[in-house]
Amino acid sequence: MELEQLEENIYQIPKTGEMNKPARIYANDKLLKEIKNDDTLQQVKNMATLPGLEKFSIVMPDGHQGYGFPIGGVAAVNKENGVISPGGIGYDINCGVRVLKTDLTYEEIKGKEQQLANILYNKVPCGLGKGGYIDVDEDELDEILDKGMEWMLENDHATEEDLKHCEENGRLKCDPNKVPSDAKKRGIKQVGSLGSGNHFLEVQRVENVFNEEKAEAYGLEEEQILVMIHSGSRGLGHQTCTEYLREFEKNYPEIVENLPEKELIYAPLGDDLAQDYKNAMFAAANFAWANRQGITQAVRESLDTLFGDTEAELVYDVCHNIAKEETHEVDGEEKELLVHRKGATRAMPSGRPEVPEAYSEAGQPVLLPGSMGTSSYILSGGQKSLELSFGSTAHGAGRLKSRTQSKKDYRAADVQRELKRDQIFVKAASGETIEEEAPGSYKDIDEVIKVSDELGIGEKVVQMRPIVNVKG
DNA sequence: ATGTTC
Repeated sequence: MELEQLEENIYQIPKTGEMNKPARIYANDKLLKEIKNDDTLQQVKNMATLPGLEKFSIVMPDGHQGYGFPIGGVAAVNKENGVISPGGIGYDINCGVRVLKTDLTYEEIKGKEQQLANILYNKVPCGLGKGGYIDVDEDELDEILDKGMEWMLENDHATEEDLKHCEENGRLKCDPNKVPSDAKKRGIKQVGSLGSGNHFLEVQRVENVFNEEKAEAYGLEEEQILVMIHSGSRGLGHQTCTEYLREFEKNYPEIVENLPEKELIYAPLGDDLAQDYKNAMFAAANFAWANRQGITQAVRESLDTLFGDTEAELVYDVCHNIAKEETHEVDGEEKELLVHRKGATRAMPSGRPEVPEAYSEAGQPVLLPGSMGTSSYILSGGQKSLELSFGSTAHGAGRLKSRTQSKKDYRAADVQRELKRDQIFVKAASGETIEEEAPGSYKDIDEVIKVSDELGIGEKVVQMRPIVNVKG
C-alpha cells in the first residue's frame, strides 16, 4: 500500500480510486510497524470512501483492526451528504473512561491492597450476567435512556459536581423509544455493572506530574490515589448496534454491494433510519454514563467502608466509542459535522465549548488507560487536535495480540504472580480475562502517549501507576 | 465488546 510520510508521526495514504479524501495514520515507526500487522491500513483507506467525509480519514497511534472501522478510527462527515456508520462507533456504544480523585495517598492504602481489591470486587458487579448496583424498573430505565446522569442526580446516585465533570454533562438529547425492546431487556439489570473483556476498575497512584499547572487545575498531585473506571453500555448497547446493523443491511442492499467491505455499512444522514439509529445510539450513551455513575457509587461506598469517610470526586468522564455532532473549521469555514470516534477520545483544547467550565483554561482532560501492568495517563486536549484530528486523540494502549492469541500465550496464574511482584493486585471473575488482557497483549502505552504529545493533539499532564485492578 | 457462535 502506498504510504507517504508528511512529517514526523504523520503518514498519509493518497486519495485514489473510490476514496473521497486521503487517509491518515498518526504513528511513529514502532507503532506503524505494529499497525501494518493487520488490516488497519486497508480499513482506514476504506473509511476514506465514506460519502461526505471531510479532510481525511484517520487512525490513531493505538489503532488496530476492528469491525468496519479500525479501533482508533476517526471520521468526520458533513451534514449535507454525510452518513452514519455503526461500525464507526462500535458495538459498545459510549464505551468510555472516568477517573475519580480521592483524598487518599499511597501511604494510606499500602498494605491494604488485597482488602481493597476484595471489597471493590464484591461491591461492583463484575463479569457477565452479575446484575447491576442500581435496581431499576422499566419506566426508570426509559428515564435513564432519556436523561442519563440527570436521572442519577434526581435519584440521589450522583451529585451536581458529578454532572459538571462529565462529557455532555452525562446527557445527550435523544428519543429513547428508538432503543430496541430486547436491548432494554438486557440493560435493565445492568445499571452499575462493569462487564467483561477489557473493562476494568483500577486503583492508581499518581506517579509523575508533567504539567504542574494543568495537574492543579484537574486537582491532581503526586502520590494521590485515583480510581479509573472503564466500562460501557453493556448488553444494551451491544443489542442496539446489532439490531441497527441488521436493519441497515436490509434497507440498503445497493450500498452494501458497492462497499469495499460489508462491515462499513452506513445510512445517509437525511434518512429516517439514520436518525433512528442516532437517537438509539445517544440513548445507549446516556445509559453508559448512568452505568459508570452506578459503578462510581459502588466505589465510593467501598472506599468509605475500608477507610472511613473519604472523598472520591469525578475528575472527568469521556467516551471513546461514539459519533458526535460538532462544529469544526474546514478550509477556513465553520461546518456542522458528525464526528465518528471509534476507540478514539475527544481531546478538546481550551476555548472550545465542549470543555467543562472548571477546565476552561487547562483544556479537556483526556483519560487514557494502559494495560493492567503499565501506566495510564491523563492528557489535556491540544490545540493541534482541531487541525489534525477533529479534536481527538488515541484511547489507550491498543491491542497488539488477538484475544485468541493471548489465551495461547499466557497463563492467568503466571500473569497474576508477575504483576503481584510489581505490587499490582489483580482480582478477576475469570482467568481467561486475565490471559486476554495480559500486559503483553497490548502496545506500548508510553509510545502512544509520546505520539499524541509530540503531535500536540493530547498533551501529557500526569502518569499513573496501577495498584489494584478489578475486572470481569 | 457480548445472556461470548441469535
